[in-house]
Amino acid sequence: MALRNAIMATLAEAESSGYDLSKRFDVGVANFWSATRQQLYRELERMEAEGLIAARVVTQGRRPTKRVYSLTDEGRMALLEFSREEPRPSAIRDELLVQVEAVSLGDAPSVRASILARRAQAEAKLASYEQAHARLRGELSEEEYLEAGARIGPYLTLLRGISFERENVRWCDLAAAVLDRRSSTQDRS
Amino acid sequence: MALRNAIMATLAEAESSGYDLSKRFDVGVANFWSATRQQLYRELERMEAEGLIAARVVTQGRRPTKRVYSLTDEGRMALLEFSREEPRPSAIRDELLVQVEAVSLGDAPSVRASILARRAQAEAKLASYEQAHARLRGELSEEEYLEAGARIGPYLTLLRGISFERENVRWCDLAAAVLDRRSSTQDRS
DNA sequence: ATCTACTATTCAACTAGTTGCCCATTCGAA
DNA sequence: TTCGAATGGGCAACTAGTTGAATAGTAGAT
Repeated sequence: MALRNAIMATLAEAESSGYDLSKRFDVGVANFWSATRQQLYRELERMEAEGLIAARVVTQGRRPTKRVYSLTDEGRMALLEFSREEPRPSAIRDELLVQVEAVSLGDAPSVRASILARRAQAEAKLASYEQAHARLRGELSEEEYLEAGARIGPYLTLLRGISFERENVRWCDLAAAVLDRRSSTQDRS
Repeated sequence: MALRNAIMATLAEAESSGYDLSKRFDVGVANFWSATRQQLYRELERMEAEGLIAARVVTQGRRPTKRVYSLTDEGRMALLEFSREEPRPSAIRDELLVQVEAVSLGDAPSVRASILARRAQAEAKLASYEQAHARLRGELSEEEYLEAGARIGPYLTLLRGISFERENVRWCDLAAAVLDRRSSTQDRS
């Protein structure tokens, strides 16, 4: 009952097919929700049955036919209600941090490699967020956009995503350097 | 099969009862994993059956008897293997950010209140992480600890938790201020 | 004197999320 | 010209996570 709100928030921005959504959600929508394709298709079916969204079948020339969903008035009402509820505390699940937590019992070089891989992912996300940020902002200055820009919601969540990934990159650099230094100073006690 | 790694990483630090773990995991272990009590008790049972952890029954005078778990050698081996696997991309689920994303269709004052509530939670976590940080570090300087401190894993994950919550506080301030300014400049068009 | 909160664990029923596979077509690269 | 990747969707079976309550004693506060 929570994924649907994330879907509605995304559909509020632009109508999308299940496939469109799956691309946005499997990467994580600006770092605030993720979902697999299957989950999305299932949820979209249910939501349509409940009248929260409506499908428009688009027959394309060469590409497969798709079902493009948009919010119904009922969906908009549900989203409004959701905005009044108390959000539950955010949940993070990060296996990399689990590996780092236990690095002294683990394989440090392998953990270090995972950190560097994460760093690369974080940089890629950062770049794509920054592009999206620039596109959204357009001609306006940051100040101006915050005061009067049209899509303030996505703009704010993008800013959060950007600072998150920036911190990720910084932390990965630090952690990798620390493990590095330590493995070279290894106990010759 | 992922929660168990988080549990083992925690038990590697200190043996704990299910109840101890539940307190650490329901708040989120330094922002990298969370789990409910039920999940933990169930998983601990399975892990004990599989020989990854061993229970020691502690009969307390007045408090209820508890089962204190610690890693077995098998558990330590499993943790080592896990450290060699590729961690899956981190997953975030944050209802507050969903509310913010859709704020233009939602109840802005209510969303703003949720942001301020989150800010308070983030500050509380930040304070507790910083205390833990100071305790861990002890007499050593940051530099010294990073080079030679004993519990480098928890130290690094704590640093990530601290920067995460700091950024949370900053972002909440910005977001609340923006919604504020906008609601007072409300369309009198 | 009662009420709330904490310690400690467990059961049962439910919902959410994951994995792995299937279909069909189209496009670009090797 | 074959192969992989992308576009679009879907089923079935599984594992993980959530909700709500029961039990039972202790401690501190009003």
